[in-house]
Amino acid sequence: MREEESNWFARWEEELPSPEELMPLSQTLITPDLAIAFDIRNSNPNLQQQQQQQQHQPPPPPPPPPLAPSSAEFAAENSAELGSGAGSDEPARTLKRPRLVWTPQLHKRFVDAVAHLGIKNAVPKTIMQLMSVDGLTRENVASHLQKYRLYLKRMQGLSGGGGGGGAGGVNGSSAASADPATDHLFASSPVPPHFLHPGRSNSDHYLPFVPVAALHQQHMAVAAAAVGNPHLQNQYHRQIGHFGSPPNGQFEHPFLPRQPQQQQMETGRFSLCFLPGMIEIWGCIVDVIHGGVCWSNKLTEC
DNA sequence: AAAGAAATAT
DNA sequence: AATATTTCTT
Repeated sequence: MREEESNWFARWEEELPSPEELMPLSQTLITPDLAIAFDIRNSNPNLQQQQQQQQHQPPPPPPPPPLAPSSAEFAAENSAELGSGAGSDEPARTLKRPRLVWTPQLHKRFVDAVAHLGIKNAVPKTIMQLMSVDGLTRENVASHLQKYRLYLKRMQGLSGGGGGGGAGGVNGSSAASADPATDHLFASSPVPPHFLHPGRSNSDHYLPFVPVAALHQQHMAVAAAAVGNPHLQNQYHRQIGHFGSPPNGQFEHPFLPRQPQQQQMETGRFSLCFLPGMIEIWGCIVDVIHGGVCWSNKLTEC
């Protein structure tokens, strides 16, 4: 008797759905859009969705135009027609990602990453890792890379003049654009010269570069801002690490002369050392201050 | 598994 | 039009 009863209970209990099983079900009641609109957060470790959707949020925090590209960073269409589990617990499987929109900002990150990696290592996976944009998939990058290569190919044939599209604006003046449609995006970021002329330079690592002097005056502030800026943190938190202002008020220079993996850059007048992981924030800084035109061959313009 | 090119789909 | 996905090859 007693045994039978305990058995019954044990079975009954076993057959209860686990909390994990229940979650997705209950969450279908709250669509992603609703969750965003009302800022509903479940204990969901999934970041990409949150980040992508932040732009839809009503909070009108003064959007500092140059520093907070994040709102424009991810313009993604919400295909809210997911009748299936709209739960966000395991969206990797269940939820269909919104299609990625390659904003000029994002594309620039892409170009920077490719430039940093060098042609050899610039494969989808590594590019994706270096970009470190939450929610960005290898497929996203692969697809984009495929297109970008076609673009570069076209550019090679048609112009020896290198620069590609203008940094400040879309420059369709030259005959370089054989495919205006696709070129629009790609022209929004300057193409590093050695992309177009693979044979002429043996530099595997091509880093955006500005004089150290400029660094002191402006970059510090930007870096500090980046640390305090939630948007930037969103974008760059993985790389930023701890950029702080030391007690003496001066920026702590990234150039720690001891790491084995550091890279050293040199121009006629300046040299800098980069540690792994610093490249991102560096790229960010360059982006912000110089709008991406500050490639090494344009050093004088800095 | 990952990359890449081409074709195709949404 | 712009991305994603699929397919096939490497």
